[in-house]
Amino acid sequence: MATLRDIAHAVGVSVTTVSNVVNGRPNASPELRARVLAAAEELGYRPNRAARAMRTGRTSTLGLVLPDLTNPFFPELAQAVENTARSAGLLVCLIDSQSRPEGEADGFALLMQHRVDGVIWCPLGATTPPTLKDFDKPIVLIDRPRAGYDVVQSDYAMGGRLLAAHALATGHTRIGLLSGPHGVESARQRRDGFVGAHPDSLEIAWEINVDFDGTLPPEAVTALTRRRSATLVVCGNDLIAISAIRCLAERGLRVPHDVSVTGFDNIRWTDLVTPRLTTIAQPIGAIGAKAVEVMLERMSGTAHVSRRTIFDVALVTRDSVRPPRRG
Amino acid sequence: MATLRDIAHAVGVSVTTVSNVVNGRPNASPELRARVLAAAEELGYRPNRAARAMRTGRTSTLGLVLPDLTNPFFPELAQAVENTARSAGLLVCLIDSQSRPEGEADGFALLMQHRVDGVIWCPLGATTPPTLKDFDKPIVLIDRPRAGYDVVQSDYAMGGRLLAAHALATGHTRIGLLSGPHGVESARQRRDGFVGAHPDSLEIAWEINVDFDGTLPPEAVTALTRRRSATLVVCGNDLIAISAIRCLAERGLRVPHDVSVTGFDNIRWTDLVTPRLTTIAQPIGAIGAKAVEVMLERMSGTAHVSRRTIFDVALVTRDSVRPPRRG
DNA sequence: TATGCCAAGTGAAACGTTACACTACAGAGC
DNA sequence: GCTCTGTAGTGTAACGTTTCACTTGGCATA
Repeated sequence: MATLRDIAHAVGVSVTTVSNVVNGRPNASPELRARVLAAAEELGYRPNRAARAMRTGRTSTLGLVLPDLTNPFFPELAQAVENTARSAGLLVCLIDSQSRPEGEADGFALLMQHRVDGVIWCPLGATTPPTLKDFDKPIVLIDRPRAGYDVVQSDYAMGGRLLAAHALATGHTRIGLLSGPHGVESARQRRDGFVGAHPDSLEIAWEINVDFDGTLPPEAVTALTRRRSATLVVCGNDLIAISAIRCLAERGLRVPHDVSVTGFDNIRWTDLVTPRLTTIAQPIGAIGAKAVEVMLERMSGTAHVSRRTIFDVALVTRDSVRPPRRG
Repeated sequence: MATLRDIAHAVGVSVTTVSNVVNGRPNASPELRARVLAAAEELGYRPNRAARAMRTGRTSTLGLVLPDLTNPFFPELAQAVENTARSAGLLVCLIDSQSRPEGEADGFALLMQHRVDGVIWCPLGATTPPTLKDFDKPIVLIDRPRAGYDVVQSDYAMGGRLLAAHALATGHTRIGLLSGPHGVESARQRRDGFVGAHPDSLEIAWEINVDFDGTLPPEAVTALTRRRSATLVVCGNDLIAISAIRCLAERGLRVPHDVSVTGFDNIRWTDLVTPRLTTIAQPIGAIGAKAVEVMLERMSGTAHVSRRTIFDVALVTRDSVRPPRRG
């Protein structure tokens, strides 16, 4: 693989000058510049980022630490992060902790050894990996705020309120809640946004906490199938909603004919399942892109206080909600 | 950030010795070894991989180049690759080309600059990015074989045969084919496996090539809704199958009552959509892990001829196929 | 006693790049 | 003719690691 020195030798000029030329710095006549670039092209020169990193202390590399790529929120996020980062010349190094704290810790340790310039992190829970203690590069959080960190997330409470308004508008007043897991901030915000919006008009018939991956515990199944207990089931995310719909269908209850259901996230599949799901869309791609932007600002040293970016969400009405039958 | 020299200075010993100790090489008395390790711990030493890379020429880094993370095949693959690589001490650098050849080319260029030790690549199509010309590190292909490369994939032809057998067993003989994209090897293998299995018993009523992301062109919609043209629609993957089911439902045709449908891949959602999809399961996680293993063998220099690893697949029968109605 | 060998450790060079201080020369201004 | 300034370019020292050839002393063997 050709180095600066090879080019310098070929053109008969100093290494410094070649470095200047290939990095677009001044101090070279146009004619010489052309010769150097020609030689670089000829020899197939690719700058060695590792060497550059050692000299400059910056690797042009970003860590992306996620809990679980098989949750469909994250691939879309990862795609946006990777593409935005790449167009800024940064390579994204992926860590998927498989929802295991040790995975998170190992991943951070590896990223630190590689001296990534920053980490975009969707934390697993409230704990901080011990390996992270003396990490002195910027960190941007996704979705889960913490004191002292930049964070980028959606306005989940707003999503809850939009759903509440939609429930009222379509005539539902007895609500079942399949909320996300207890203790997860984003689940809490969704739930509280809904419940707090119209406390006098909406009656919460029952509420059950469910994992975001959509597996329904027996009590959820019982609640779902108790006829008349609720006319609308508001779910913590789309996976839960899809599971609920299937659970209902298996027991002879049709959505939205017998019961209405809403999701949250607007993952791709909401548009492909039957019935198509009414849900809350959050701009996942924009969140990923923004996280990278915030990171770039941090990296460029324009340091402010930690900043919180919150994106609006939107109601997407499809086929899984219709006015309740009289009875 | 502490360096080998800092430790050497603290312990009063040479840099070489510290390097030997932290890398577990011999040539140090147990007692000295202990002192060095204590100092390393004390100072929070993390080896600088960039510096090591420059000296050794190896970065302990792997590229993973994918067409589209929002296709649910890939997150599962990426997760397996990342976890297997990490447990071998390798960091995975992600490129998502968003199905654009330029993205693939840019990604490879970036990976080359970073001198990754190898690339695991699921090629977009038949073309090779120009930037890849003088890449001299090992490449392991996923899913799409090419002459001269290692490849890890499923036995797609076997999947096709299993589907054909299932079609016969459930009494279907007039088949519609929504095959994957033209020119994509894995799509061709699935299709050929099916078509070649029982050429005398199964009649291909129509065949249309469709993108793997499941968007249906108008002619596909026409074919699907032409009543009686086929009793079973065999789709190139699950996304196509799910789209087909919804397309049918929107036009008043119910699956499996009016038409049966099969998918391919057994992505997670096949179990959540209505009806649950009969499909072919491939061991995605095992494929990802194996790809890393093959890569490690290549990297360790035990070079053989290019090798092809093929995993068995299995039929998963669910609700989207039932015997055809008489008529 | 001389010889060789081993364990324990050292010093310096190199990997490819960038940053810094420097030189050489041409032209402008007085 | 002299200094001043700017342009075009050079040489060298790092960055943190590994590798290689080397030293030193002790101990076993002939």
